[in-house]
Amino acid sequence: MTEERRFPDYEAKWQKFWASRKQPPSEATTPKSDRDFYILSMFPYPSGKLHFGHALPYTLTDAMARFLRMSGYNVLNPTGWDAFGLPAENAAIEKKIHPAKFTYDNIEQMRAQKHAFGYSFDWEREVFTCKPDYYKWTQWIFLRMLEKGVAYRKKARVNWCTQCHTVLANEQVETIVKNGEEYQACFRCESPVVPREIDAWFLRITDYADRLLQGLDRLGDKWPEKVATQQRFWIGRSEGVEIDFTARLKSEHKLTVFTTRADTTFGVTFVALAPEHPLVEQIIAQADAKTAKRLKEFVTEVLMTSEADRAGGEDKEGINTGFKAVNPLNGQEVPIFVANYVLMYGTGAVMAVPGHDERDHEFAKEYRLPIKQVIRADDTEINIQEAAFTEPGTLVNSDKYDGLTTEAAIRQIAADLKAQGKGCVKVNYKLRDWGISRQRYWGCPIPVVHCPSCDIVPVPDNELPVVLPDDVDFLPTGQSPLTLHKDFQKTRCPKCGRQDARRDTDTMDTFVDSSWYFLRYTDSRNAEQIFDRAKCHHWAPVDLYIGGREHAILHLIYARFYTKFLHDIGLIDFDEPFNRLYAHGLIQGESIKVVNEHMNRYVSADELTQLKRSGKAKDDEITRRIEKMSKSKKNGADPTELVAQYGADALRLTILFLGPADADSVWDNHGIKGPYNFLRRWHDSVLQFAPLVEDLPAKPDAALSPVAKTLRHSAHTLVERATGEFNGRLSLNTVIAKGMELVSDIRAFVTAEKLEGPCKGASDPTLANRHALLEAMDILSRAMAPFAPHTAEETHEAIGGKGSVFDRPWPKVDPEALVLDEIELPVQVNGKVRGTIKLPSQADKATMEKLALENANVQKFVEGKAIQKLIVVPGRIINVVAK
RNA sequence: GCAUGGGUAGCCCAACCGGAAGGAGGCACCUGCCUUAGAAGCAGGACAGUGUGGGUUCGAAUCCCACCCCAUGCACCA
Repeated sequence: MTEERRFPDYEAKWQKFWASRKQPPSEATTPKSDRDFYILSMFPYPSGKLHFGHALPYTLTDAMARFLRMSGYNVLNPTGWDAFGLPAENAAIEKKIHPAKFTYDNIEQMRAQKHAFGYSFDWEREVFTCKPDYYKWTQWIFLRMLEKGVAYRKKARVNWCTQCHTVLANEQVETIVKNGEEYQACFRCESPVVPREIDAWFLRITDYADRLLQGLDRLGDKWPEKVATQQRFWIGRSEGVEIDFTARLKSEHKLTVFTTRADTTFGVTFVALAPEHPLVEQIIAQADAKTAKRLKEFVTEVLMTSEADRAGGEDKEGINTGFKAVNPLNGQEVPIFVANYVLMYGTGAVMAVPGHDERDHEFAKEYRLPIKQVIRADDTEINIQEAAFTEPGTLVNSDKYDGLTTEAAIRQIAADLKAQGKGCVKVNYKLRDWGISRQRYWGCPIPVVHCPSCDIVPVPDNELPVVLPDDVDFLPTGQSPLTLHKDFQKTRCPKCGRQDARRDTDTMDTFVDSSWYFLRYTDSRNAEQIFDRAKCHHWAPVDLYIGGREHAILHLIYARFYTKFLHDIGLIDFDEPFNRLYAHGLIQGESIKVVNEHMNRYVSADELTQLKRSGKAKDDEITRRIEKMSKSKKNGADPTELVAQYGADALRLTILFLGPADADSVWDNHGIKGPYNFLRRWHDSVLQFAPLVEDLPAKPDAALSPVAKTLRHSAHTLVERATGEFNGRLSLNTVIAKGMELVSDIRAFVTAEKLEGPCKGASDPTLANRHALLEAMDILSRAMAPFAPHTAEETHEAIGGKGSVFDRPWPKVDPEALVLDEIELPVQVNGKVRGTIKLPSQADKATMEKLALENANVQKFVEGKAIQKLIVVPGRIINVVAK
C-alpha cells in the first residue's frame, strides 16, 4: 500500500485551490428566494479532537452543500464553536491552563482537522460563543427577557452536581446504573447529583408550552417523528380538573388536587401530599408529637434524595397524618397521607383512587386502605381488589353520575364543581421553567446588578457586554471564581448610582449560547445589532438542520423557544428556527471485553490479537458488544488519523457508505478498504482511459452500439439515484454503490468495445463510443463530487475539464438514456418462476402474453391445465394462473 | 412499562407505496491471470431465502395480526 499514498497529496493540492478561489455566499439583503438555501450542522464543543460524532454530520452536510451549489443554489453553510463550558474550566483547575487558552488552542486544532476533511464551510462567518462580540447579544436577549418577565429569579430546589459544583437543569440529569446501583448523575461527568436550595435565574419556557406543541404539528414530516414525539412527551401537556377538598386540621384549609380522572372522584379513599406541599408544615405543627416527629423525619429523608431519584425508587411509602380531608362531591371524609410517590407536580396533592390508579392501588395495598370501584368496564369483568382498572368506562357507585361514560362524567363533574366554586378545568405541563444560572466562570455573565437600594437592576444596553474578566484564580473550591473577583463584582448601580452595588456572579447555561447562534450566522460580524433584519431574513429560518439525536429535546426545544421569543419581540418574522431536521445516527464501535484469570477489562482489537496469539484470551472468555465509542471501552477510532492514512475522500466515502445516515452504524477499520479501492480504481481508470477521449471531434449522428447504450443507462441511472437521494432520504450509501458500479461498467465497456489509442478524427468509427465513454466519465466525476470532492477534481481535470468540477452544473438525467431497448422478463406459472422472455421494452400487453405462453418451459408447466388468468405487470412480470 | 427505529449470505448493507433474493455495492473467503515470489491489481466464483407463528393475495422480505430479540430515548407527572 505504499505507492497509493498519493491521495493525500492531490487532496492538499485541491484544498489549496479551493481556498484560493473561495467565494462567500451572497450577502444579499433581498428576501429569501427558492434558490437560497441555509444548511446547518450543529456546531461543536471545541474538545480539541474531531471524532466520528462530528465527522458524520459534517461529511453529510458537506456533501449536501456541494450538491446544492452544483444544482444552482446560493448556499449558506456556516460553522462555529459552542465554546463556553465546563471542560475548559476543569482543565484550568487541573492543568492550570486558562479556559480561554484551552478553548482557543482546541479550536485551532479542530479547525485544521475540519479543513483536512475538505469541508466547504463558510468560515468567514465563524462564531465563537465565548467571544464578547457574540455573548454581548446573548446578554442583550437576556435583558429583553427580563423586561418581558420571561427571565426571573426565584429560590429553587436545584440539581447540584457534586463534581462540577454547579446547578444542572432537569434535562441534564441522567439515571445511571453502576455496579447494580441506580443513581442520578450529571449528564457530563456522571457524578452523583443532589438537591440544593439556591437563588437562581429562570426562563419562563412554560409560558411557551402550548406554542412549542403547536409548532411541532406545523413542522409535520419535516421533522423525524421520533424527535417530535420526544418533545411532545417532554412538554407533557395534560388536561384535567383541579378539585378543592377541605382539609380538616385545627381549622379548615382548602386543599386542591389535580386529576385527569375527575370521573373517579367517588372512588377517592385517601388524599396524598407531596413532602414539599405547603400544607405539610402546618400539619406537622398541628399533629400529635409522635406523628409530627415521624412526619418530620420522613419529609427530610425524602427531600434528601433528588426528585428524579425519588421517581426511580421502588417502594411507595407514606405517613398517615391523622387529619382528614372532605371530598366535595360526596362529603366523605378520607385520611390525608404524606407520600413519597407524590411529586410537586400540578398542585402537589392527589386524590387517591386505588380502584382506578395503579400507583394509588399499590399504596392502598401497602397501607391496607379501602379500594372502591366506581368505573365499570364495558365488556369485561374486573376485580378491583386485584389490580386497578385504569381504562375509561362507565360510572358506578357514583350517585347521580352513574351510567355516564368517563368522558361525559369528567365534563359533568368539572361543570358541577365549577358551579359550586369547588373546582375548575386546568391544563398542566411536565415541562418546567428553565434554570439557567451556573455558579461557574467559563460562561456568559448574567448582565444584572444587585443594588442594596434598588434590588435587581439590569445593566443598560449601552454598557454591554459585561465582559468576563481574564484575571481570575481557579481553585477547586466549588465556588465560582467570579465570586472571589472583587473588581468584577464591584460596580455602580445603573439606576441610583450607589457605588456599593454588586454584579451578579452567575453565568448562563451553555444551552443559552446555542439557542440562537443559527441567527447570528446570517450577519455574524455586525457590531451594532444582533443581526440585520434583512440579512437575517435572506437566509433564516434554516432549511436543513443536521445533528445528532442526543439533542432531540434539550437544544432543539430551547432553540425553538428562543426563536419564538425573538419573534414575539418583533425581531424576526418566523417562529420556528429549523424547517427540516435531519437526525443522523450514531457511529458506534465494537468493544471487546476479556474476562479470565489474567484480566477483567476492555481491550482494543489489536491487543486482542496479541492476547489470542499468546494464549491469554480464549474465544469463550471474550464478550463483544456494540457500544458508543469511548476511551474507557477502547472501541474508538480516530477519523483524523484515518484521513492521514487513507485520505479525506476515502474516509468521507466510508462514513457515508456505512449505511443510511439516519441509522446507527458500527465502525470497522477494515470497512475503509472498499471505498479506498473504489477511489483508486476510479482514479486509475480515468487516467488510463483519458487518452481515448482526448480532443474528440464533434459527436457523430451515428447510432450508439447496444453496449454504449448500456453504459449511458448506467451513467444516467447514477444521476437519477443521486438526485433522488439528495432530495429525499439521504441514503447516500446506495448512491456510492451505484458509483462503484459505474466504474466497473466503464471498464467493461472499454474492454468490450476494444477502444485503443487516440481518436483518429471525425471519421473514426469508434467516435460515437468514445463520446459515450467521455460522457460516462464526466458524469461520474460530477455525480461523485459531493462525496469525494478531491478525486472528482482530479479526474475531472484528467479528462480535460477546465477549472473546477464545482463550476460545472449538476448533471441532468436524459430520460431516453434510462430506457433500455430490450428487457428480460420473468414468467411465472402459479407464482413460481418457470422461464424468462426477452422483448422490446416498449412491448404491449398482448405481445408480452403471447411471448410468455410461447416459452417452452412455461408450456411444460401449463400443459394439460386450463389457463384461468394471466397477470401482466408491464416491465416487471407475467404470471400465468393455470389449474 | 411507554415511544421510535431495526432483525435479509460469515459480516456491513440493498430491494420494503407487493412482482425473478441471476442480491446494487462493499469487507472477508475461493479460483484463474499478472508477478521470481508475496502484496497490490485485473477477471471470475461460492455463500442466505429474509427473527418466529398466523392471515390477505395469482404472487409477500415488502401489507395485516400476534409474539421474540436488539438499539436508542423516556419512565410513579395523578
